[in-house]
Amino acid sequence: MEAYLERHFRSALGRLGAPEDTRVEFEIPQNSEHGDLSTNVAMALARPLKKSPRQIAQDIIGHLELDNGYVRLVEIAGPGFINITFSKTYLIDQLRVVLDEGATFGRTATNEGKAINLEWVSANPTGRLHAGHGRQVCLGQAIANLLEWTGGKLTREYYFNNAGNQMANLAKSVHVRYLQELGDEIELPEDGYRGVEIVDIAKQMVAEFGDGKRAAPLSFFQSFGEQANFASIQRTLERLGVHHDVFFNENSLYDSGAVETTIREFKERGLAYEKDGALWLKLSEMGEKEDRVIVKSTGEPTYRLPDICYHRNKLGRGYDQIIDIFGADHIATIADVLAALRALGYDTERIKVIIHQMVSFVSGGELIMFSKRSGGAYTLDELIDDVGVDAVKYFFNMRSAGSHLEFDVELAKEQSEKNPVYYVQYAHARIASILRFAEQQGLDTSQVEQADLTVLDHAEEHALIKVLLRFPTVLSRSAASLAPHHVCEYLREVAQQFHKFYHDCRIVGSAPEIQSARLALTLAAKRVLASGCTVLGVTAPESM
RNA sequence: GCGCCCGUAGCUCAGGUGGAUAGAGCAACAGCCUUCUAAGCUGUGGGUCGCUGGUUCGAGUCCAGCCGGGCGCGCCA
Repeated sequence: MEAYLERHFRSALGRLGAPEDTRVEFEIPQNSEHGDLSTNVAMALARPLKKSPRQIAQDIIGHLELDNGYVRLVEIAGPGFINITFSKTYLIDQLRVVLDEGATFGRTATNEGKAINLEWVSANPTGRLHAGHGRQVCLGQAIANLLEWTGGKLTREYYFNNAGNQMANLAKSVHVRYLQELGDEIELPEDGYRGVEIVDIAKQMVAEFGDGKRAAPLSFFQSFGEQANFASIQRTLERLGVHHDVFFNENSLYDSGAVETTIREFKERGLAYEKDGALWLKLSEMGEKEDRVIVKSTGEPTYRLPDICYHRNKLGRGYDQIIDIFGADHIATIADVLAALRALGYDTERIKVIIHQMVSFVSGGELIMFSKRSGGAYTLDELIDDVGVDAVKYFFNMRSAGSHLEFDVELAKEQSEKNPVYYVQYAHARIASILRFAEQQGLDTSQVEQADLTVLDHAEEHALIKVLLRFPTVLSRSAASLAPHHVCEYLREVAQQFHKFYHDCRIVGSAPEIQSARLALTLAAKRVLASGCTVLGVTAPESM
């Protein structure tokens, strides 16, 4: 519809002598009295045409030749808006298209053919996932789905590091816990990992080896701990239905010589220098605040260097778009990595970084504290146990990534109308129930899609069709802005409008032709709800 | 001190490129079930959009400066 209107508006503007590059855009007004679509083009032209907006709007309308019967009303309102109201014919025709598209309705070609790499979670195997990780896990899953629904060819990637300080720390921690399990009086080092999972790992080792590993090297404890932690992370991701295509080990960057190559290039370009026995990157000459160490005086690289190499690697794999999701606590590294890549001659426009803010978990108005290094951590598994998979996913995607998220565990747990995830799921279950009831009444619901839809005349029927028609736009806009929270808001609207329709319009038991048409509309609503839930990774239950 | 994010109704939050009387959910109050799921629907009240300036015909939205909160600012990741 927008494309059709834009064509006609452009041709009208041409005759008025408006500039070629005038933007003609339509938006859905907040207030339904302002029509179904609205444009402010007349107001934007007031200056160049040196006429009043309302006069320009009048002129545009005078030159408009909308001929297909899809527009019922074109009117000027307020300071110079042109408001367009759809005809019933348009709504009915579009509902027909929705039904014909079936389960694929909502898919668009916005990202058609684009190869996209999405990297997220990327937690190192030093422990299990904690509740706070859930935000990134669920956000990434929904974004991945959005990108696929808009035609993208996705590679889901997980980057991890199983070497270095953190893992040495893990080795020491596992070792100490193992000895403690064997009865030794020994203290966990100050910076050791205090999570209960390390104790579990130690217990597992005792069960498997008894005291036979007392003299084993730290590398043994490290690798045992790593495997156990990775298995735990995988189990948790599995519970949420999150899968990755590529697990990229930081070590491979050393094995392949990529790190060495990058160091050499930095030196050759005069972007790195030695000081105090370490190698520094001249970030201050790349527009950043200050220089940073990329190779420590011990000879080990800092995280920054492999991060740069990793992004080079991804850039070299030919993706049209590379998306990283990071928590706000990693914000400092991003600018450095991008600056370094630009200094090496890369176009970083292809890289998009999503920074999500932190999460606080609240229960009964009280803050739940958690810390990865303390034994009393609130794990993602516990959160899932507490509120269920669907609530976890819906709640983590409910707010924009840039906003701090307050996760109300009490509310998420509650099986009531207060809980937004149930509101959406209930609408779907209610529809399923209506269709079952219709079957019980001897109706063949598989035939209703063919119904004559022109009998749909009720205002709530039309309102529901309009909401359903927005679905593809909602998905493509959410995908473009990498913001799944719009989908949550939209699904709430669909559910709400369905409930209004249900309240006002008797479905089963009304006149046969109306009954069929309403069942067809109901079916369309069910599919949109189900598809929207699928994008969020939330189930759409047949009954509740 | 510096960088990024946030500040909108009692609470939690939305507010595509600047536009029409600033929205939703929850909470509060008042209604609606002999028929398809009341986990629902209808109605009411509730706001100096942190503050101050600036740009503009028009600012919650853009710019500057303050104030308040979060996260960072390591030869940790």
